[in-house]
Amino acid sequence: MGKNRVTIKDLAQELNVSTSTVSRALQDHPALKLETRERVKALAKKWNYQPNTLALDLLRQSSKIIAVIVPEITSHFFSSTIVGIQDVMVSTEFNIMIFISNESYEEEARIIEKLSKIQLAGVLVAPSSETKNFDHFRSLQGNGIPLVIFDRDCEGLEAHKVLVDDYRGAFEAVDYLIKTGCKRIAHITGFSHLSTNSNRLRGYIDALKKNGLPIKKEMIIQTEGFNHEDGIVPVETLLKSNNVPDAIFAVNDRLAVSAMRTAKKLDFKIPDDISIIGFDDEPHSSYFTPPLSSVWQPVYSMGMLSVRILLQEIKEESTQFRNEIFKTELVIRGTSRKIETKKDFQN
Amino acid sequence: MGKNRVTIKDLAQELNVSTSTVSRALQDHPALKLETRERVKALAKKWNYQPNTLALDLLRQSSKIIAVIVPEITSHFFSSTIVGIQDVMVSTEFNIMIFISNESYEEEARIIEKLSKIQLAGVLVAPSSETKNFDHFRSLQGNGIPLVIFDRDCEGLEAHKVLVDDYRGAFEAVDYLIKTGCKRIAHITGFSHLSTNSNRLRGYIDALKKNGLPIKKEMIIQTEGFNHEDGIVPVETLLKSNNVPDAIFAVNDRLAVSAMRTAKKLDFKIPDDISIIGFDDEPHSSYFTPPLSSVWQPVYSMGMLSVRILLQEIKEESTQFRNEIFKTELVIRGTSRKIETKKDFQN
DNA sequence: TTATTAAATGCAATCGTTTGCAAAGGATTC
DNA sequence: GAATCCTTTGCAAACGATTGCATTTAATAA
Repeated sequence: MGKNRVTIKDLAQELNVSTSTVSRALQDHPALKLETRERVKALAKKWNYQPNTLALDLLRQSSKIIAVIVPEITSHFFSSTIVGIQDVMVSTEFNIMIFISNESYEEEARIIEKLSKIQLAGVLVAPSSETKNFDHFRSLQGNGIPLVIFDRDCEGLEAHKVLVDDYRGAFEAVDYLIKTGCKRIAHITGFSHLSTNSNRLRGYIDALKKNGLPIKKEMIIQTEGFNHEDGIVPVETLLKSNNVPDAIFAVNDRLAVSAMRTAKKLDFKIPDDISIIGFDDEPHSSYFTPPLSSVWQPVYSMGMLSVRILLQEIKEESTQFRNEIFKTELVIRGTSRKIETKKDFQN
Repeated sequence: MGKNRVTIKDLAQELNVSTSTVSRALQDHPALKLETRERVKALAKKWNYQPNTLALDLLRQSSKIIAVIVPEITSHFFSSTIVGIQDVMVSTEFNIMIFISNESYEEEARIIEKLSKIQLAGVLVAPSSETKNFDHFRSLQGNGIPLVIFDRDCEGLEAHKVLVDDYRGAFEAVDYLIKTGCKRIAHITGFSHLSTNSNRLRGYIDALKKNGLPIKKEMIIQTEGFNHEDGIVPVETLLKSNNVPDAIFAVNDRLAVSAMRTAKKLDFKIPDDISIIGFDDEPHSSYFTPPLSSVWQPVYSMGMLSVRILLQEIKEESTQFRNEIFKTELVIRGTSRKIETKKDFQN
């Protein structure tokens, strides 16, 4: 590969100078005669000299590579984050390497193990849903590799974190449902140790509390994953029980869509019989019938900020860990009713 | 970063041997006394020695990095391809670097320019929709960097290619529509120089021809992009014209959904008044009402094969370029009618 | 005892670049 | 003419590993 790449030596030989001179000339070192600098630069350009990154990296003991570990990549959420990250990267000398943990702690640990063999500039990670132990992250930090955690919190881990205000997002959604007259609101949630899930659950509960509604265990249904399929049976069971809700707040859009579908199948009218609100606001959500109401998250910005913080940390080791929290936005579409009177906004 | 990493020198010093001995011991070189090998390996393990990739890469003049360039990453199509690629990678010593061209030729060229400064093992690329000139790919090849093109063909470029039989996929879809009784089938297409588009268009035309149906210009509508929004106006215009189709075959799912939505808005019954078939079979397509019929592509497998071919090429330069073509599969759901009689299958 | 051979290890170059320090050369000063 | 001082350039080490060849050491044969 690149067999006949031009090296600094080739240039030196041709110009009858030492490699040091060439190196300095290319850096415009003031100690060099202007004419020498020009001569070297001219030839370098003519011969299309490209410095060898590998050699430089070895010298500096660090590559210009940032690893990004995400639980998955096929959802809009993480793919958009990556776009945000990448969009910041293009204008830098850094590049990103992508790793997918598949929501598996084991895989995540394996990836980090693999990473520790490579010389990296930094690591960006959205922990897997199984991750409860953070020693692998700590070991990374112990090796002096800058780390930023995003989307999912790791409670107890000291690190830069870029998160979303899931609590607030959930609270607002449920509060909205109540304002439209819903009284029996169910919540579809997932693994409870995942910060995003538990925070949304807390938001749900607090919104009920604030409005004086009872919190019922049977209205909180746990799923085994994040996908459409994971929601079907639990929702069907719920809707066929004698505990029929008049609204469902789902922990993400996929489960919301799953709920929507089940509700339709069982002849519920949406949003008249049952309101539905999701979380994530995936782009195609607005194309369902009716269009899905959802909680939008600034994924793109989150990706951008995460990598900016990481780059900052790489440049100059900071003493203080940053903890950034993005605001969500409730997007009301067709699966939820409108708030009837202006008065309801008060209180 | 990794300040106190253990090097081969540290081991050598501690054991009072030369670095060559350590190096050989770790490789189980037979010239070394067994006892020496054991001693070295034991200390290496004890001290958690990790070979320095950068040093090795410099020596070998090539990193273990494969660059993947995709037009975008938020669609199911490309994100799944990346999963396929990544799933092959995990068991190798290679890693992938992701680059997004944003469907822009300029950006793609810029990325390749950037890549040429890095020492890479190989490149995997799905060309942007704007790419008509392939000199940047050729220059890469000229530098001896193995290259595999996937999904979108580059006619005239000599390279390994992994594609999908878009022609056949489109042909089957349209042929199916005709078999269900549709006679005025419209096609929503995109940029004509993109192989996937032009091949699907050809499939559409040939299916009409084969069935003795007229090819009408006004039934072939061109869009300016791949997204929902790009389809709305053209479809609305078509459906309001006095040239109303009884079926629409869209070049991808997003445009199909867009067509679906417009049709519904204009009170067309799907599939009774109008059938719709998409292309890609994105996972949420089955969650629309009615569920979208579509042409499924083996994206995951395509990713896997592409990278396998690349790895093969990296290992041993082959003389022959491979040209692999995957078969699609027509998935019939609710937006198209069923074939009425068994007889229609004949002919 | 000496020569010969085999086994085990070390030396030093190499990959491409940077950079502290030394040195050469020319000009200036006394 | 010698001492001094810039200006400009080169030497060589360093980054961490590998590897062909030389060398040491020990063992065997003559």
